[in-house]
Amino acid sequence: MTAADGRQDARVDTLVDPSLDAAVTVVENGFETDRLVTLFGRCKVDYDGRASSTLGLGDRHVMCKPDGSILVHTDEGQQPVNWQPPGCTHEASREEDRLRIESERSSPEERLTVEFEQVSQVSTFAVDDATELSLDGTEEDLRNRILEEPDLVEPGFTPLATERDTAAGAIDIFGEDADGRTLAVELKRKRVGPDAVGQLDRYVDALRRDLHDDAEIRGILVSPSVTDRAADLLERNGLEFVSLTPRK
Amino acid sequence: MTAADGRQDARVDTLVDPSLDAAVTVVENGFETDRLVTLFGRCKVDYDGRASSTLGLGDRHVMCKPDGSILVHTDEGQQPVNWQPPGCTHEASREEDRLRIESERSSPEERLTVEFEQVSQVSTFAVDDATELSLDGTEEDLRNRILEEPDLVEPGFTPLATERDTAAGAIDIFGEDADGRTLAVELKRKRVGPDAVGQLDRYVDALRRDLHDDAEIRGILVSPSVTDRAADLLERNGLEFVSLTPRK
DNA sequence: CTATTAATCTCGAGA
DNA sequence: TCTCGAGGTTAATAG
Repeated sequence: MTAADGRQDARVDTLVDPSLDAAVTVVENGFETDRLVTLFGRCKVDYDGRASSTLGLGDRHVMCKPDGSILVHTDEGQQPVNWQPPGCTHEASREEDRLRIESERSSPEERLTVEFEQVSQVSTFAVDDATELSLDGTEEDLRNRILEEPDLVEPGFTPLATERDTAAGAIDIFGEDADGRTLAVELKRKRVGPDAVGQLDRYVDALRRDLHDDAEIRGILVSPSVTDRAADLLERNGLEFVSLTPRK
Repeated sequence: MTAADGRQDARVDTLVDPSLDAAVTVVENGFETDRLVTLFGRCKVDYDGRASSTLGLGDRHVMCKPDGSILVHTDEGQQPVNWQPPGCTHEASREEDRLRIESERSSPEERLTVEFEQVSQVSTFAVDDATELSLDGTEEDLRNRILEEPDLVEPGFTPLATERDTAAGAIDIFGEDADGRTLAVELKRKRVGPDAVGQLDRYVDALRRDLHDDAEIRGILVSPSVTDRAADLLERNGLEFVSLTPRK
């Protein structure tokens, strides 16, 4: 039931409690044929790159993807305990009585090494997935909601541009109020802290310098709500807030 | 080789191309005995909660952890295409000719549903892992490096407190320079953008108001480097920068 | 629970 | 490549 048996075209190729040589063969074949490869067993993990870490012996689940990413999972946590991003090159090798998986990339230089003392299962999967995720409730939904009904920000608001560039970055919605004053609108899909206020403040500042006219420029933060500190900071910087969610 | 065969104590329990009933049995038994459960096959995924999403038919790898988290992976990307955080309750059921995995939690109300049209493999694993990850190269390492050798910030720098509270949040290192002036140091383990400068600026502002004396207060950002926009913002706000990494 | 910040954040867009 | 900002960010920590 391994690649050596000529079944490399099967959607699934699995060995339970394999010999080391058989495991290496299946993993290498999986890498070569762009399959999703998983291993489970007792292993140590070392990482060195942007930071460095060590993880002693324990049972973990390792997933190597054909795009070059690798994920090491324990039995808890949503996040992998160790990982490597897409674009790495994987290698499997037998080192005496251990199976070693190495994943490497450059810029930045990063290396992950998993050394299995015992392999309980090896699998490779042929993945056929053309479908893309469709997500809503995003910041884009909030923007569309406002562009369809600008009065939600305030009566008389007229959007003139989205992603308008300034020296400090792009303003989500740029426009005019009912009195013709310039309006910079910063959108956040959920409750925000002081960071978002700082962002809006930098945009309004940049606008004032870019336009170097003395016309009043208003900055409005649109989000479901703000924290107390964010409210303070809005107040102190003469910025405004409108409560709005991305949906309905 | 399933739980029904009395092998539920084996470290690995795997079925390839199982019948739906057998798959449901293995998965349910895995949930009940706190094992790590994985499935691979053709499925649809729906999520509704903080946002909502749909994912059409395709091959995916699903991992259910005994802590209540669930991860749905495609063949690309380091991140799962769908997931649920720890603390959810999982259920497996047969719905006509499909296998359904449901994961739910409250506060916030969130639900993930995976519906398998075809199951190519089911596995459950007994995970024994007492080891914890040891990581370095973090912001804490940078702080320790400076506390051991304050002159790295500048000759004569004297740290007086860490995490000193202000109205705007905690200052990483609070101290005095050689001339007795108050110094607020903000630490970042890697290259930073304008957000970190905004943070430091808020702290220095808050300090000036908290101490309401006219003594000069200096703000110093310590990180490996800064972006151009961050450098501009430092300059405009009268803040300083010292280049330092967490390591060596 | 809320609030705040770090992260080997990841990811995608844009220059 | 770097930079910048979004994210169902997640995770840890404090209150």
